[in-house]
Amino acid sequence: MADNGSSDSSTNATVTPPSFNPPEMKSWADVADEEAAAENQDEASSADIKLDSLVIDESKQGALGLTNPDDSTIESVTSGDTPYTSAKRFEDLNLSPELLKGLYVEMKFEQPSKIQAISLPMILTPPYKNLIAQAHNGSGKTTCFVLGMLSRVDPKVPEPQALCICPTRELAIQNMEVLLKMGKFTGITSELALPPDQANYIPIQKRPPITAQVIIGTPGTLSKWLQHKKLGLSKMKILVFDEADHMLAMSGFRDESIRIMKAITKSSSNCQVLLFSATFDDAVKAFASRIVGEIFLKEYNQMFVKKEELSLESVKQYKVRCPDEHSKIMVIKDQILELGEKVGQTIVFVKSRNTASMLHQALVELGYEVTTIQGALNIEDRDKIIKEFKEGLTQVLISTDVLARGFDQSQVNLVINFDLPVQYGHFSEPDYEVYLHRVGRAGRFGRKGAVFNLLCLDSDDMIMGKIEKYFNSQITEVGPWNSRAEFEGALRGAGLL
DNA sequence: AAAAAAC
Repeated sequence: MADNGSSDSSTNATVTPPSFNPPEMKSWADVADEEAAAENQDEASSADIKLDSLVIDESKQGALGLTNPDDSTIESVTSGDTPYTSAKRFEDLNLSPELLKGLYVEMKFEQPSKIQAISLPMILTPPYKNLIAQAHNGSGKTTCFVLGMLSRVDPKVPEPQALCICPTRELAIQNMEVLLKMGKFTGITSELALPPDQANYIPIQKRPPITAQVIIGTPGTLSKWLQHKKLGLSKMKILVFDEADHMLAMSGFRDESIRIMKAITKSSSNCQVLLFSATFDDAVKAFASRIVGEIFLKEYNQMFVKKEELSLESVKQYKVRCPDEHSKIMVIKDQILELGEKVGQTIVFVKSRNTASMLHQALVELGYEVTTIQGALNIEDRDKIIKEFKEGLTQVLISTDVLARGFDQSQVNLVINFDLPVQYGHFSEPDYEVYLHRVGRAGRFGRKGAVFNLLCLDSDDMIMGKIEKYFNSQITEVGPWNSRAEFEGALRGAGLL
């Protein structure tokens, strides 16, 4: 990728946003369609973007004023002439004393992680360029953008100045918890933009305009607030997309995200945008770069990780061949539930809400205590189940992909793929991004962990094979499926027993 | 043979 010999890649790492005049008088749907069409065009003739040729390797970072010898897997590209120096200590970042206190006292951080060291100077140095940032699961991305939001907000201005958009309710709440903790001494105000539970319901018309300085929420509620003119955007200084690849993917939240982006650029001319995720497939990467360049008409910096280097080394991946669907349930019962308690908490991922209910019921009938979360539950139940799991009151959580991304619980050491993640409409194709995100629920911040992929059909074997090849990751077979000793060995091999 | 997210 970095060593493709492209003539200008080593000396000139400038990214020039393609010029673009946004169509003004069209509906959002029209605009989104045009963008989709334009993207297809890009794929046909990608000569004008050439992202890959612009990605430089570590040995060349020094020339850009960016050095981090420890970091062998994050490649960064800076645009323009702004020099950035990797931050070895939080003191290097010109943060307020209140914010530093939050980092050290509340968060108990000692020094920036790799992605923080590289990305924070890019985020916090004027002229506050936009940033597309990829980094490993559990490597501290949340700290980057929460710190970014807290340090860019002016505590004296009682208006919304920072906005963070997330794909799920759970992720928004989790990010808010980090913000409250880190910003404890700053006096900065914040509010969640989420559908309220019954107890807190107030009709939108009766709500006063939002004055909180940092807003974190999901696209639906944010759109609703904007529609009812309850959320002013004129003072917005920083816009963050968490799980940005999903927020900009065609099958994700693309239209909503673009609508909000455009609303912000319309009323706030100089808003910085940050896109964070552990995954950016090539199509989304190109689209994200184009969108940031076109909508925000500003230079942007980027940092990416090669997909072969994205797997977490501390998390051991296994596969288990099961003779039929029922034996998959027996593996959960006889191996995972029996052994899992010794190694921490477990998340069992399933493909659908129906499978979640089926598995839940089967295990409860066998006398086990498990909880289940999926999007069809009511808000009160969702919040309660997450709260119990985060407090360690429950050991095993069955989940759809609602928790695949971002969910941060350090005690989760075991992830089970009861069903492998596949692409909707292409059921023989793995969803590589979802796979990687699920794996990333274990092994937070370098902790040890294990993943068991339960295979049953021939197609499962094929999908597993593709995943191994794509990430160049070693997935060891554990078997036979009903051998306790084999599972114990696997957990020992992962460093968990 | 899907999940997420607004009424």
